[in-house]
Amino acid sequence: MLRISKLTDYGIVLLARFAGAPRDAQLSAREMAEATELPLPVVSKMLKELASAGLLESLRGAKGGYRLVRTPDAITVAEIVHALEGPIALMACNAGPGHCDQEARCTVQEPWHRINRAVHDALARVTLADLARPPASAALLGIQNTAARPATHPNN
Amino acid sequence: MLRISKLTDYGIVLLARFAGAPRDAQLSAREMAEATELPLPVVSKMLKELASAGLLESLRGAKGGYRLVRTPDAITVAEIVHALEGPIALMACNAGPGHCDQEARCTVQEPWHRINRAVHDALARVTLADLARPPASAALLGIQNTAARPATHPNN
DNA sequence: ATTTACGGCACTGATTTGGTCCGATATGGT
DNA sequence: ACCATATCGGACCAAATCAGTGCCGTAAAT
Repeated sequence: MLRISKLTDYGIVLLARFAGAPRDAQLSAREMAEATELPLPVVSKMLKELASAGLLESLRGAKGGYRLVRTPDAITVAEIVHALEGPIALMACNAGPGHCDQEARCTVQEPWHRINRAVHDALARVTLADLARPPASAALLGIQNTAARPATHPNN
Repeated sequence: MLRISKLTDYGIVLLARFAGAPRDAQLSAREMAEATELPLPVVSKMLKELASAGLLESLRGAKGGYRLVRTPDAITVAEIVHALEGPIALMACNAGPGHCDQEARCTVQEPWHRINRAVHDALARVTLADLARPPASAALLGIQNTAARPATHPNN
Protein backbone atom coordinates (compact mmCIF):
# COMPACT_ATOMS: atom_id res chain seq x y z
CA MET A 1 0.00 0.00 0.00
CA LEU A 2 3.04 2.24 -0.04
CA ARG A 3 2.02 4.06 2.99
CA ILE A 4 3.35 6.37 5.61
CA SER A 5 2.88 4.83 9.01
CA LYS A 6 0.01 5.85 11.20
CA LEU A 7 2.34 7.16 13.87
CA THR A 8 4.13 9.35 11.38
CA ASP A 9 0.78 10.58 10.25
CA TYR A 10 -0.04 11.51 13.83
CA GLY A 11 3.25 13.30 14.10
CA ILE A 12 2.48 15.37 11.05
CA VAL A 13 -0.98 16.23 12.29
CA LEU A 14 0.52 17.33 15.57
CA LEU A 15 3.11 19.47 13.87
CA ALA A 16 0.44 21.00 11.70
CA ARG A 17 -1.38 22.09 14.83
CA PHE A 18 1.73 23.74 16.13
CA ALA A 19 2.07 25.48 12.81
CA GLY A 20 -1.51 26.66 12.99
CA ALA A 21 -1.16 28.02 16.50
CA PRO A 22 0.15 31.50 17.23
CA ARG A 23 3.84 32.00 16.62
CA ASP A 24 6.07 30.26 19.18
CA ALA A 25 3.04 28.88 20.94
CA GLN A 26 3.90 26.35 23.58
CA LEU A 27 1.65 23.33 23.90
CA SER A 28 1.69 20.38 26.27
CA ALA A 29 1.11 16.78 25.32
CA ARG A 30 -2.15 16.86 27.20
CA GLU A 31 -3.43 19.85 25.28
CA MET A 32 -2.50 18.25 22.01
CA ALA A 33 -4.18 14.99 22.94
CA GLU A 34 -7.37 16.85 23.71
CA ALA A 35 -7.26 18.87 20.53
CA THR A 36 -6.67 15.87 18.30
CA GLU A 37 -8.65 13.35 20.35
CA LEU A 38 -5.77 10.97 20.13
CA PRO A 39 -4.71 8.90 23.17
CA LEU A 40 -2.34 10.82 25.38
CA PRO A 41 0.40 8.16 25.45
CA VAL A 42 0.56 8.20 21.68
CA VAL A 43 0.71 11.95 21.49
CA SER A 44 3.34 11.98 24.15
CA LYS A 45 5.42 9.43 22.32
CA MET A 46 5.30 11.27 19.05
CA LEU A 47 6.11 14.62 20.59
CA LYS A 48 9.12 13.05 22.22
CA GLU A 49 10.29 11.70 18.93
CA LEU A 50 9.75 14.97 17.18
CA ALA A 51 11.69 16.72 19.89
CA SER A 52 14.59 14.32 19.73
CA ALA A 53 14.58 14.73 15.96
CA GLY A 54 15.10 18.43 16.49
CA LEU A 55 11.82 19.60 15.03
CA LEU A 56 10.29 20.52 18.37
CA GLU A 57 11.86 22.03 21.41
CA SER A 58 10.83 20.66 24.77
CA LEU A 59 10.31 22.60 27.96
CA ARG A 60 10.23 20.45 31.03
CA GLY A 61 8.56 20.84 34.38
CA ALA A 62 5.26 22.33 35.33
CA LYS A 63 3.96 24.65 32.63
CA GLY A 64 6.21 22.75 30.29
CA GLY A 65 5.38 21.64 26.82
CA TYR A 66 6.72 21.76 23.29
CA ARG A 67 7.14 24.35 20.62
CA LEU A 68 8.42 24.56 17.10
CA VAL A 69 12.10 25.20 16.71
CA ARG A 70 11.79 26.66 13.23
CA THR A 71 9.06 28.56 11.47
CA PRO A 72 6.48 26.38 9.71
CA ASP A 73 7.51 27.49 6.27
CA ALA A 74 11.02 26.27 6.92
CA ILE A 75 10.00 22.71 7.65
CA THR A 76 9.18 20.39 4.77
CA VAL A 77 7.13 17.24 4.82
CA ALA A 78 10.14 15.38 3.46
CA GLU A 79 12.06 16.42 6.52
CA ILE A 80 9.36 15.28 8.90
CA VAL A 81 9.03 11.93 7.22
CA HIS A 82 12.76 11.52 7.28
CA ALA A 83 12.86 12.38 10.95
CA LEU A 84 10.18 9.86 11.88
CA GLU A 85 10.76 7.04 9.42
CA GLY A 86 14.35 7.39 8.37
CA PRO A 87 15.59 8.08 4.88
CA ILE A 88 12.99 8.26 2.15
CA ALA A 89 13.84 5.09 0.29
CA LEU A 90 11.26 3.28 -1.78
CA MET A 91 13.61 0.40 -2.36
CA ALA A 92 16.36 -0.88 -0.13
CA CYS A 93 19.05 0.23 -2.56
CA ASN A 94 17.82 3.80 -2.25
CA ALA A 95 18.87 3.89 1.36
CA GLY A 96 22.48 3.39 0.39
CA PRO A 97 24.77 0.64 -0.83
CA GLY A 98 24.84 -2.72 0.91
CA HIS A 99 21.12 -2.88 1.56
CA CYS A 100 20.29 -4.97 -1.45
CA ASP A 101 21.85 -8.32 -2.26
CA GLN A 102 20.74 -7.98 -5.85
CA GLU A 103 22.99 -4.98 -6.34
CA ALA A 104 25.35 -6.73 -8.72
CA ARG A 105 22.87 -8.03 -11.23
CA CYS A 106 20.07 -5.55 -10.71
CA THR A 107 19.16 -3.82 -13.93
CA VAL A 108 16.72 -1.32 -12.57
CA GLN A 109 18.66 0.66 -10.02
CA GLU A 110 19.23 3.81 -11.93
CA PRO A 111 15.64 4.52 -12.99
CA TRP A 112 14.56 3.65 -9.52
CA HIS A 113 16.83 6.29 -8.08
CA ARG A 114 15.15 8.82 -10.30
CA ILE A 115 11.73 7.73 -9.09
CA ASN A 116 12.86 7.96 -5.52
CA ARG A 117 14.18 11.42 -6.07
CA ALA A 118 10.91 12.51 -7.65
CA VAL A 119 8.99 11.26 -4.64
CA HIS A 120 11.35 12.98 -2.30
CA ASP A 121 10.96 16.24 -4.18
CA ALA A 122 7.21 15.96 -4.05
CA LEU A 123 7.42 15.72 -0.28
CA ALA A 124 9.99 18.47 -0.07
CA ARG A 125 7.85 20.94 -1.97
CA VAL A 126 5.21 21.03 0.74
CA THR A 127 5.98 22.79 3.99
CA LEU A 128 4.35 22.66 7.35
CA ALA A 129 2.98 26.11 6.67
CA ASP A 130 1.12 24.68 3.70
CA LEU A 131 -0.40 22.01 5.89
CA ALA A 132 -1.55 24.51 8.46
CA ARG A 133 -3.17 26.78 5.91
CA PRO A 134 -6.93 26.33 5.78
CA PRO A 135 -8.34 24.46 2.76
CA ALA A 136 -9.72 27.50 0.98
CA SER A 137 -6.42 29.19 0.34
CA ALA A 138 -4.74 26.05 -0.83
CA ALA A 139 -4.97 27.23 -4.40
CA LEU A 140 -2.34 29.81 -3.63
CA LEU A 141 0.26 27.13 -3.28
CA GLY A 142 2.92 26.69 -5.86
CA ILE A 143 1.39 23.46 -7.03
CA GLN A 144 -0.83 24.07 -9.97
CA ASN A 145 -3.25 21.20 -10.31
CA THR A 146 -5.58 22.08 -7.50
CA ALA A 147 -8.43 23.87 -9.17
CA ALA A 148 -8.81 21.63 -12.17
CA ARG A 149 -9.52 18.29 -10.60
CA PRO A 150 -11.16 18.31 -7.21
CA ALA A 151 -13.55 15.49 -8.02
CA THR A 152 -11.67 12.38 -9.01
CA HIS A 153 -9.26 10.38 -7.00
CA PRO A 154 -5.73 9.66 -8.13
CA ASN A 155 -6.02 6.06 -7.05
CA ASN A 156 -5.59 3.31 -9.55
CA MET B 1 11.01 4.19 5.83
CA LEU B 2 8.28 4.71 3.27
CA ARG B 3 9.19 1.69 1.34
CA ILE B 4 7.86 -0.59 -1.31
CA SER B 5 7.77 -4.13 -0.04
CA LYS B 6 10.51 -6.55 -0.94
CA LEU B 7 8.07 -8.81 -2.75
CA THR B 8 6.84 -5.96 -4.90
CA ASP B 9 10.43 -5.15 -5.63
CA TYR B 10 10.95 -8.70 -6.80
CA GLY B 11 7.89 -8.44 -8.95
CA ILE B 12 9.22 -5.35 -10.64
CA VAL B 13 12.61 -6.90 -11.23
CA LEU B 14 10.92 -9.89 -12.79
CA LEU B 15 8.79 -7.74 -15.03
CA ALA B 16 11.84 -5.77 -16.05
CA ARG B 17 13.44 -8.99 -17.22
CA PHE B 18 10.43 -9.77 -19.32
CA ALA B 19 10.65 -6.31 -20.76
CA GLY B 20 14.32 -6.78 -21.51
CA ALA B 21 13.77 -10.09 -23.26
CA PRO B 22 12.79 -10.35 -26.92
CA ARG B 23 9.30 -9.33 -27.79
CA ASP B 24 6.65 -11.77 -26.54
CA ALA B 25 9.30 -13.99 -24.99
CA GLN B 26 7.86 -16.69 -22.83
CA LEU B 27 9.70 -17.48 -19.62
CA SER B 28 9.04 -20.05 -16.94
CA ALA B 29 9.22 -19.49 -13.23
CA ARG B 30 12.27 -21.71 -13.04
CA GLU B 31 14.13 -19.75 -15.68
CA MET B 32 13.34 -16.52 -13.91
CA ALA B 33 14.50 -17.92 -10.61
CA GLU B 34 17.79 -18.91 -12.13
CA ALA B 35 18.27 -15.59 -13.86
CA THR B 36 17.56 -13.56 -10.76
CA GLU B 37 19.01 -16.00 -8.24
CA LEU B 38 15.88 -15.64 -6.20
CA PRO B 39 14.28 -18.67 -4.55
CA LEU B 40 11.91 -20.44 -6.88
CA PRO B 41 8.90 -20.38 -4.55
CA VAL B 42 9.17 -16.63 -4.30
CA VAL B 43 9.49 -16.14 -8.02
CA SER B 44 6.62 -18.48 -8.58
CA LYS B 45 4.45 -16.64 -6.13
CA MET B 46 5.12 -13.27 -7.64
CA LEU B 47 4.57 -14.41 -11.19
CA LYS B 48 1.26 -15.85 -10.12
CA GLU B 49 0.25 -12.56 -8.61
CA LEU B 50 1.35 -10.61 -11.63
CA ALA B 51 -0.62 -12.93 -13.84
CA SER B 52 -3.75 -12.65 -11.77
CA ALA B 53 -3.32 -8.90 -11.81
CA GLY B 54 -3.43 -9.05 -15.57
CA LEU B 55 0.09 -7.88 -16.24
CA LEU B 56 1.37 -11.27 -17.29
CA GLU B 57 -0.31 -13.97 -19.28
CA SER B 58 0.24 -17.53 -18.16
CA LEU B 59 0.65 -20.58 -20.33
CA ARG B 60 0.14 -23.80 -18.52
CA GLY B 61 1.49 -27.26 -19.05
CA ALA B 62 4.90 -28.44 -20.11
CA LYS B 63 6.76 -25.72 -21.98
CA GLY B 64 4.51 -23.33 -20.18
CA GLY B 65 5.53 -20.04 -18.66
CA TYR B 66 4.56 -16.41 -18.62
CA ARG B 67 4.74 -13.52 -20.99
CA LEU B 68 3.85 -9.87 -20.97
CA VAL B 69 0.34 -9.02 -21.99
CA ARG B 70 1.16 -5.49 -23.05
CA THR B 71 4.28 -3.90 -24.46
CA PRO B 72 6.74 -2.66 -21.83
CA ASP B 73 6.22 0.98 -22.73
CA ALA B 74 2.52 0.63 -21.98
CA ILE B 75 3.03 -0.50 -18.41
CA THR B 76 3.84 2.06 -15.76
CA VAL B 77 5.48 1.53 -12.43
CA ALA B 78 2.44 3.06 -10.79
CA GLU B 79 0.35 0.34 -12.31
CA ILE B 80 2.63 -2.41 -11.10
CA VAL B 81 2.73 -1.06 -7.60
CA HIS B 82 -1.00 -0.73 -7.60
CA ALA B 83 -1.38 -4.29 -8.79
CA LEU B 84 0.86 -5.70 -6.09
CA GLU B 85 0.23 -3.41 -3.14
CA GLY B 86 -3.15 -1.93 -3.78
CA PRO B 87 -3.93 1.74 -4.26
CA ILE B 88 -1.08 4.17 -3.93
CA ALA B 89 -2.06 5.89 -0.74
CA LEU B 90 0.48 7.51 1.50
CA MET B 91 -2.10 8.16 4.16
CA ALA B 92 -5.21 6.21 4.96
CA CYS B 93 -7.45 9.00 3.76
CA ASN B 94 -5.85 8.81 0.33
CA ALA B 95 -7.26 5.37 -0.20
CA GLY B 96 -10.77 6.75 -0.05
CA PRO B 97 -13.23 8.03 2.53
CA GLY B 98 -13.91 6.10 5.69
CA HIS B 99 -10.36 4.97 6.23
CA CYS B 100 -9.43 7.69 8.66
CA ASP B 101 -11.28 8.43 11.85
CA GLN B 102 -9.75 11.86 11.97
CA GLU B 103 -11.54 12.87 8.82
CA ALA B 104 -13.82 15.37 10.50
CA ARG B 105 -11.27 17.48 12.27
CA CYS B 106 -8.27 16.77 10.10
CA THR B 107 -6.78 19.97 8.76
CA VAL B 108 -4.26 18.48 6.42
CA GLN B 109 -6.25 16.31 4.06
CA GLU B 110 -6.26 18.51 1.04
CA PRO B 111 -2.53 19.20 0.82
CA TRP B 112 -1.93 15.57 1.47
CA HIS B 113 -4.01 14.59 -1.50
CA ARG B 114 -1.82 16.75 -3.66
CA ILE B 115 1.29 15.12 -2.29
CA ASN B 116 -0.17 11.73 -2.97
CA ARG B 117 -0.98 12.69 -6.49
CA ALA B 118 2.52 13.96 -7.06
CA VAL B 119 3.94 10.67 -5.88
CA HIS B 120 1.55 8.76 -8.04
CA ASP B 121 2.53 10.81 -11.05
CA ALA B 122 6.19 10.21 -10.37
CA LEU B 123 5.53 6.50 -10.49
CA ALA B 124 3.32 6.79 -13.52
CA ARG B 125 5.92 8.61 -15.55
CA VAL B 126 8.26 5.64 -15.56
CA THR B 127 7.39 2.66 -17.71
CA LEU B 128 8.63 -0.87 -17.71
CA ALA B 129 10.50 -0.07 -20.89
CA ASP B 130 12.48 2.53 -18.95
CA LEU B 131 13.37 -0.03 -16.33
CA ALA B 132 14.49 -2.53 -18.91
CA ARG B 133 16.73 0.00 -20.58
CA PRO B 134 20.04 -0.51 -18.75
CA PRO B 135 22.65 2.23 -18.39
CA ALA B 136 23.85 2.16 -21.98
CA SER B 137 23.00 0.39 -25.22
CA ALA B 138 23.36 -3.25 -24.22
CA ALA B 139 19.60 -3.63 -24.19
CA LEU B 140 19.52 -4.44 -27.87
CA LEU B 141 21.33 -7.70 -27.29
CA GLY B 142 18.38 -9.31 -25.61
CA ILE B 143 18.32 -11.96 -22.98
CA GLN B 144 21.85 -13.29 -22.97
CA ASN B 145 22.73 -11.01 -20.11
CA THR B 146 22.89 -13.89 -17.67
CA ALA B 147 26.20 -14.86 -19.20
CA ALA B 148 27.31 -11.44 -20.29
CA ARG B 149 26.56 -9.60 -17.12
CA PRO B 150 28.05 -6.13 -17.01
CA ALA B 151 31.05 -5.98 -14.76
CA THR B 152 30.28 -2.72 -13.08
CA HIS B 153 27.18 -0.80 -12.32
CA PRO B 154 26.60 2.83 -11.49
CA ASN B 155 26.07 3.38 -7.83
CA ASN B 156 24.07 6.09 -6.25
C1' DA C 1 1.28 -42.00 -18.95
C1' DT C 2 4.62 -39.18 -17.64
C1' DT C 3 6.64 -34.99 -17.16
C1' DT C 4 6.58 -30.16 -16.82
C1' DA C 5 4.65 -26.09 -15.20
C1' DC C 6 0.93 -22.99 -13.64
C1' DG C 7 -3.26 -22.15 -9.96
C1' DG C 8 -4.73 -21.58 -5.55
C1' DC C 9 -4.40 -21.66 -0.96
C1' DA C 10 -2.87 -22.46 3.58
C1' DC C 11 0.72 -22.13 6.62
C1' DT C 12 4.84 -20.56 9.25
C1' DG C 13 8.43 -17.54 11.42
C1' DA C 14 10.23 -13.01 11.66
C1' DT C 15 9.65 -8.28 11.70
C1' DT C 16 7.17 -4.04 12.15
C1' DT C 17 3.47 -1.32 13.92
C1' DG C 18 0.58 0.70 17.10
C1' DG C 19 0.01 1.54 21.57
C1' DT C 20 0.83 1.39 26.81
C1' DC C 21 3.28 2.01 31.08
C1' DC C 22 6.65 3.30 34.46
C1' DG C 23 10.47 5.33 37.02
C1' DA C 24 13.52 9.34 36.70
C1' DT C 25 14.14 14.13 36.21
C1' DA C 26 13.11 19.06 35.71
C1' DT C 27 10.30 23.18 36.79
C1' DG C 28 6.80 26.30 38.91
C1' DG C 29 3.90 27.41 42.68
C1' DT C 30 2.73 27.48 47.55
C1' DA D 1 10.70 22.27 51.47
C1' DC D 2 7.23 20.11 49.13
C1' DC D 3 4.06 18.94 45.78
C1' DA D 4 1.87 19.01 41.33
C1' DT D 5 2.75 19.02 36.62
C1' DA D 6 5.54 17.81 32.59
C1' DT D 7 8.91 15.90 29.86
C1' DC D 8 12.67 11.93 29.23
C1' DG D 9 13.85 7.60 28.09
C1' DG D 10 13.16 3.42 28.25
C1' DA D 11 10.96 -1.22 28.23
C1' DC D 12 7.21 -3.71 27.01
C1' DC D 13 3.31 -6.07 24.55
C1' DA D 14 -0.35 -7.53 21.20
C1' DA D 15 -1.67 -7.42 16.69
C1' DA D 16 -0.85 -6.95 12.03
C1' DT D 17 1.92 -7.44 8.17
C1' DC D 18 5.82 -9.37 5.53
C1' DA D 19 8.62 -12.80 3.57
C1' DG D 20 8.97 -17.15 2.38
C1' DT D 21 7.52 -22.28 1.98
C1' DG D 22 4.69 -26.26 0.85
C1' DC D 23 1.11 -28.90 -1.07
C1' DC D 24 -2.23 -30.54 -4.08
C1' DG D 25 -4.84 -29.96 -8.16
C1' DT D 26 -5.06 -29.11 -13.05
C1' DA D 27 -3.50 -28.22 -17.82
C1' DA D 28 -0.62 -29.09 -21.73
C1' DA D 29 3.19 -31.41 -24.38
C1' DT D 30 5.55 -35.53 -25.63
